[in-house]
Amino acid sequence: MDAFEEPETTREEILAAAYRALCTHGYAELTVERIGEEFDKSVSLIYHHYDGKDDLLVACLEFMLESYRSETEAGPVSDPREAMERLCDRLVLTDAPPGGQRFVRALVGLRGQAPHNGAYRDYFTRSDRFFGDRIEAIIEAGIEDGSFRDVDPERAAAMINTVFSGAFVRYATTDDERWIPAVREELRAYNERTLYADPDGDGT
Amino acid sequence: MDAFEEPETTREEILAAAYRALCTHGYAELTVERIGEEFDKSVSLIYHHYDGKDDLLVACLEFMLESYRSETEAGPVSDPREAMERLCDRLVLTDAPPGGQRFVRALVGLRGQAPHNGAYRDYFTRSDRFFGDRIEAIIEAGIEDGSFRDVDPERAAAMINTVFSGAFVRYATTDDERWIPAVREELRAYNERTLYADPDGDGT
DNA sequence: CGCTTTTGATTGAACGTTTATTCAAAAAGA
DNA sequence: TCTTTTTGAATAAACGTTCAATCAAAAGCG
Repeated sequence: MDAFEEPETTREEILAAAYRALCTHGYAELTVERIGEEFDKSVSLIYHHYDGKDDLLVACLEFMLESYRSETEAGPVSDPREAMERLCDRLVLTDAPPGGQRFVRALVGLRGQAPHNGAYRDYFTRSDRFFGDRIEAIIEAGIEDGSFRDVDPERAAAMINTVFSGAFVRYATTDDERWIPAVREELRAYNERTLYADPDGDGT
Repeated sequence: MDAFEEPETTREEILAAAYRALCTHGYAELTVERIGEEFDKSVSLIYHHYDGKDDLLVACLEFMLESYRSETEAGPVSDPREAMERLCDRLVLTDAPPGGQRFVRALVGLRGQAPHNGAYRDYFTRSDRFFGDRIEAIIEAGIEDGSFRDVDPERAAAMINTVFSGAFVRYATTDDERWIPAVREELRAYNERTLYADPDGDGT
């Protein structure tokens, strides 16, 4: 995550340290001390800046989401079809970035806290909604400019978003990988068959 | 889970206690002591029967999967279309059983351990494969008897299985529920459009 | 059948480690 | 000097696990 490259305040240094420790150890083996190891200054300083471990980690998630948002926000979608394809490629792991596995694993570990922790659940509710809205916006733009069929954007977006979540979880919690190309191809086919307008057709 | 209703050995009593404690407290707040509270006999007896907490919980998962397997195995699929619909209804939470939310939350909490724990990862690899195979078998049966189109069973099964995983995770880690009917409808539409054969058609 | 030995189930108490968090005080900066 | 930042040590609780001891039943044996 390049958002952590040049921390400008101590608070940001701590976020970056938390991110690094998270990727190195995964959530379950993440201790405040290990975060401290990735951090120049002392462990107890963390408590001066954040209320505690969970508070810090939620802040870290939030920071990442915010970075992604500002990295990728480009106002109106100019080429919906390409936007959809890029998003699918990015989120169904066609081109896993280096160290991506570690990150996805950590993320899923964090998500595993959400069932019994309201703060995490709030975050993932928001982040799910964020990605859902992104997908929906692409579909709406596609319908508008005629490159997509006249589907229900909310419905299709919900489906695609669910596929994303599922792919992440399976990727992080499974030693199997045979399903990955299958899902990728099938999702592509789904887009072709139900989202993209027939080039020669009437949209039915 | 009715499989735990009549435990016949001490080992099974312990599994049942673990299941109850899991549903009551969720994974993250699950301690061996709390399992003991759901169990007639003493805490340390657990260690006589299982190697430790994780060993017990994996055994518990395995027991549940095995129960599901024997509950539902019905040899060859007689009505593929109905089988697919029942599976989707069951796994995309149309009819959430009472207490189902608690159980799904616990399950997702456990799944969150898999990224950094080989035993859990092994289990979820196997269980994913189990459900994948089930779905694939239904599709194959449908193609065979002409009620489904001639799709690639592995590809379609991978997609549907990923939707299931995603739905579980979103259900357990989110306070939003608007997406649920949307996914349900869209999955149904996916089945209609790409799996089921045209009643009047030639399968293209 | 009686007697002894062995085995497995069961218990309660205790141990030792890990971990998040706090706090008083030093250092730095304005 | 007053405020903010930073530190190292201390705290206190939680938790998984171990262990020595008890007990009942089964097995072996004469």
